[in-house]
Amino acid sequence: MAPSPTGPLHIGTARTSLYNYLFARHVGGTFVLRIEDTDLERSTADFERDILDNLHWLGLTWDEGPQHAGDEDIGSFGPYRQSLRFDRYAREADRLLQTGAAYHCWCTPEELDAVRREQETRKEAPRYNGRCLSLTDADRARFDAESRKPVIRLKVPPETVRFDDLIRGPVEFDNALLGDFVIVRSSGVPLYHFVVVIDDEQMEITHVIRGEDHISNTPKHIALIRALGYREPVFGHIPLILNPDRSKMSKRKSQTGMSEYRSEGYLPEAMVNFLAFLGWSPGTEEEIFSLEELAERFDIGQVHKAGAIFDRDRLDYLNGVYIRSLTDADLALRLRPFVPTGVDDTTLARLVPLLKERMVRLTDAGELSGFLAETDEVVASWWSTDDLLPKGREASEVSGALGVARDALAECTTWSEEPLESAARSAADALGWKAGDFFRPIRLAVTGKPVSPPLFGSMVLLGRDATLARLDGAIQRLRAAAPA
RNA sequence: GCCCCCAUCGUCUAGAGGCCUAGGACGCCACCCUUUCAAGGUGGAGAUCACCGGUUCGAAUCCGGUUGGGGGCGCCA
Repeated sequence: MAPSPTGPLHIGTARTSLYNYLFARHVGGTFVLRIEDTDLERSTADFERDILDNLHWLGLTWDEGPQHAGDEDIGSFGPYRQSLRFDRYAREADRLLQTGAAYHCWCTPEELDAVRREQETRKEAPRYNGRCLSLTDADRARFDAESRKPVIRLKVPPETVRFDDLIRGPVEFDNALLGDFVIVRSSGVPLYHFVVVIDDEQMEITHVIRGEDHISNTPKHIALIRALGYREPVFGHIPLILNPDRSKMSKRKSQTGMSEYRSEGYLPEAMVNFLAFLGWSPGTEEEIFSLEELAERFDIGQVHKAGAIFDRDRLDYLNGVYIRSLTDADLALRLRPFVPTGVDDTTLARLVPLLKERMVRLTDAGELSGFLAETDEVVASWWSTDDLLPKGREASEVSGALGVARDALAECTTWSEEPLESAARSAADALGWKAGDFFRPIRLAVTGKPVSPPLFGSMVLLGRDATLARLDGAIQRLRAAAPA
């Protein structure tokens, strides 16, 4: 896997990494991570950190590459950051120049642009016209005198290139359409197509698994491989992850940053399971798989050819499944960053069983547990007296009922779920109210919300004093609101 | 414009010539359970397998074409 640190870890990059990981683990191979930071302008250490961190978070471990931002690499083919390998690229560029497989080109961007436009009006494939191939020594001397810096282009032989794609089968491309592409910038910094090929050879990469958007780059890479006399790896191009409109998933139309999903409370297990099934299935009706199980079952040959839309509803569903499958202790640990700091560890541990069944994302815990962390005043501000009234009930009736409830609860000698519930139910019966109607204003008064964790469990966590105080507060507000 | 790739319910997918009156899951709807919301259970709607033509006794599955969609055509990766 060769991510470029020109942005945070993208969902698509994560899925490609996952497939590389699963393939390597499945066949007992070596998973290599290389940082493609030849674009010095746009690559940053922060992006690299984000990529490595989130890959680790997903549980994808690699055998070779930089382990953490700033760390030393592991593996014997390093360095694994391209910015540290420029001397190797320069050597290979010289070699190509020497053999005549590559040449200098002094054309300016303006000149190239003009050629491109001309080709377009003639309905031809836009490609370099090879002008600098036929330069005289005098021309070269003139450019040197002007101290113009040339780029290096590969002389692409006009031949049909074939390769057998792991996923798509035989793919054919006419390299005559390619033109002589640039492999080293005028600044001397080599370009992506050139460096991947060199690194892949030197790092003894046997399988290149990448997004479908690279499929038309592959002929360029093969041309380079041949010019350099390298061994050709096996290529596999996996389908793209799509926006809802079926275009390539992009920041503009979708949420693409892995860290955003992470901070929204998605579990790495759910994300991995979800991503794995975007373009692959084990061919059975099972759908819940751990990373290990996926590695065991994964078959690169069964990967789909068509792209798949990123479906948030399905991710949510899977996340809920994984949350419910966690032990209470584990869930409490993972919930820590998502609940208000006012909720201490003991309370959190007792809260977990109440929350577990009703969470889609870890962030839901914040909403569901807010009533424990906020003051009585704040919680009271979440509702209005109208919210308290079940259909067809007057404020005076409800304040009376709340009073009955308050007294019944206050009489409980032990403040735990069962006695509280039976006290409340008997009170409802005595008044002739349906339990549901009776509980609604109590729930609002105690938790501040019409939707909350189970009512009596919530009361236990809140404690006797606060519960009764909130009930008293609600009764007073209702009395004030009710016409005398 | 040129090149490449793709095509099964709204979505993710099962499907490798007869097991398909096309299966599962998400989402949606209804009902059950129920102190709210979820979760869970049951059931339902939802796909003329993009279209046309071939091959075959038989095609979602093989072949050809059409249409539609996507990707790539940088001194980005």
